[in-house]
Amino acid sequence: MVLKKLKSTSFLYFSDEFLIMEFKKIIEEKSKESWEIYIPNLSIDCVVFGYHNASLKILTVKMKENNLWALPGGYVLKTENIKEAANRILQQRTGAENIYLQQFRVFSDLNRSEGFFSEFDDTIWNKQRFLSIGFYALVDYSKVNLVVDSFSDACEWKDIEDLPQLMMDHGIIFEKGLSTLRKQLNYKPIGLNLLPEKFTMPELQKLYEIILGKKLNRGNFFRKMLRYDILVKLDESRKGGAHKSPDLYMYDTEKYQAALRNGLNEGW
Amino acid sequence: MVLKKLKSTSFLYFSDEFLIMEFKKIIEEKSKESWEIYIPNLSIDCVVFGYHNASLKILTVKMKENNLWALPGGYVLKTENIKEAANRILQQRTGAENIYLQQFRVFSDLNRSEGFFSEFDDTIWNKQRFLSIGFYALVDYSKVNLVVDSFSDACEWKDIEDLPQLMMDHGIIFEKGLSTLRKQLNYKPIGLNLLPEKFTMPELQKLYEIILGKKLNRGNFFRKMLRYDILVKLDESRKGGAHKSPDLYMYDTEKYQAALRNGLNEGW
DNA sequence: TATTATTGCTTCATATTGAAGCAATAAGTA
DNA sequence: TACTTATTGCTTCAATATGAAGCAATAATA
Repeated sequence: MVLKKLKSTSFLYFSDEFLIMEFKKIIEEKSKESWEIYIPNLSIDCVVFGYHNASLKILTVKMKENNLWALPGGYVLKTENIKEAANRILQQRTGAENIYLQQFRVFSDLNRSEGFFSEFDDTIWNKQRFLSIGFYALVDYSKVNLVVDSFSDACEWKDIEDLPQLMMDHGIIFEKGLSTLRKQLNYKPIGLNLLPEKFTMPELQKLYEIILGKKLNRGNFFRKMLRYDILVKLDESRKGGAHKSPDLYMYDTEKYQAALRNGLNEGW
Repeated sequence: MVLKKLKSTSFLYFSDEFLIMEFKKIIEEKSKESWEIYIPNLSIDCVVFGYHNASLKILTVKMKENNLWALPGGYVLKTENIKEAANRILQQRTGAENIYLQQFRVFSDLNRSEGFFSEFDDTIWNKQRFLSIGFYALVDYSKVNLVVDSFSDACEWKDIEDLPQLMMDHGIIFEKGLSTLRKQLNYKPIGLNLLPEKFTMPELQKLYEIILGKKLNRGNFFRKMLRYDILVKLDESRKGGAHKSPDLYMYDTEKYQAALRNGLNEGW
């Protein structure tokens, strides 16, 4: 309800000066409301991974206040837990349902924020110290419809190999999110939320290679992947490309979920 | 400073009724102060592991308010980051320096707290909703001097095989801390903070077995551990026990730290 | 129909793991 | 003092997993 009101306000068109006044008023009003509905001093930032054109992307948002790129984020309502909060934030942003979410770390350095909103009163919500809970999310790129809200000018997928400078410590949050994802590749399956329902072995391998940032041996990948016993080979193959048509697979959802719970490699 | 004042107050001896009055006053005063110095709605709970007599223990605290056992915890000062907070909390509790600390998860369910402090006003600090950051800590059991503070009656090591009922969701926090530690055993070395400086191979194996909750093959453990190349074999052995004296080892601190950073098993 | 790059899957050498066992040893015991 | 015993250090052998390479099948294109 509240978001809608603000969203519509932000679409008004006036002279620059008036726009600035308007923006200030929005911030101040929004601030008052934030103090009422959110847990103070706590934010959520999300590293949202999507896979498209054989490259890994993350969602970024361009902030109005400072014209910098940021990770999509928000706050925790007084009436929800943090996973619900992350879900709500991302659903508003992407429209996607069924987002795979994993919290990975709290970022709490005293100098995380960078003195934005200096023209505002110290009591304004946005000027508070925020400790941020980092989530990473895996979403189906094709099912996402990006939404721009009242704080942001733009919302775009960026290739992780070609990221713009991110504001505050969002670069660090991204790095930590990616490295967590990488580690989890060693004992959890991945792909159910990143790939389309049907996919080929080379496509799956490419996903692994991009996350890990290195080439893998084809035959060995194939063998290991099959041994995990979470794939179902379909009676179709992907036609249309040059050369031999690769077989299509999908995940055995039961076994995939079981592998998620129990882990793939014992270790000890 | 503040803590000292409270600590001394809590040692006064009066009639029961007077004591209750006194306790209420302490809580109210402490509440006012907490609102001033701490980040609201945010707490820290620590699963502090110590190793003694071939068994793994965690630190528990008995709360005055409800007579229940709890994990040691506290709040985050407005002037510190969460690791500093966890360090401060544990240093006050244990006197230990150089504590290995690892945050592992935020616990944020709406019904985490259990309606304690019902006789107090709703504005009291302790009645707020708290999201808690879980840390696990590895400490040298022999170097710890437990401290009882104004909120607690007792502070004791408890064997993880024989834990009392823990208040709120502290049982879940413990479980998650232990399972995180277990997972980390697969790609990180452990022991530098749990074992004495010099230790034997059977002692190290016992530590692994207790954390993992299962027996390991002796010869294979020996072989794998040596291949990690983080141990230094000393020219001494542990005399005094019956049977063959086991060789003493210590960690090569350089290599141990490097292994902590880089991980022990590649995976992919 | 031949060419070509890609794919499915196997093979062989090498490394790692699981299970077992043997010799050395240090107390306790005869 | 020699024997007994359980533990320890470390090796061996079989089973399994991994790394590297390669061969046959295939599908578009020439």
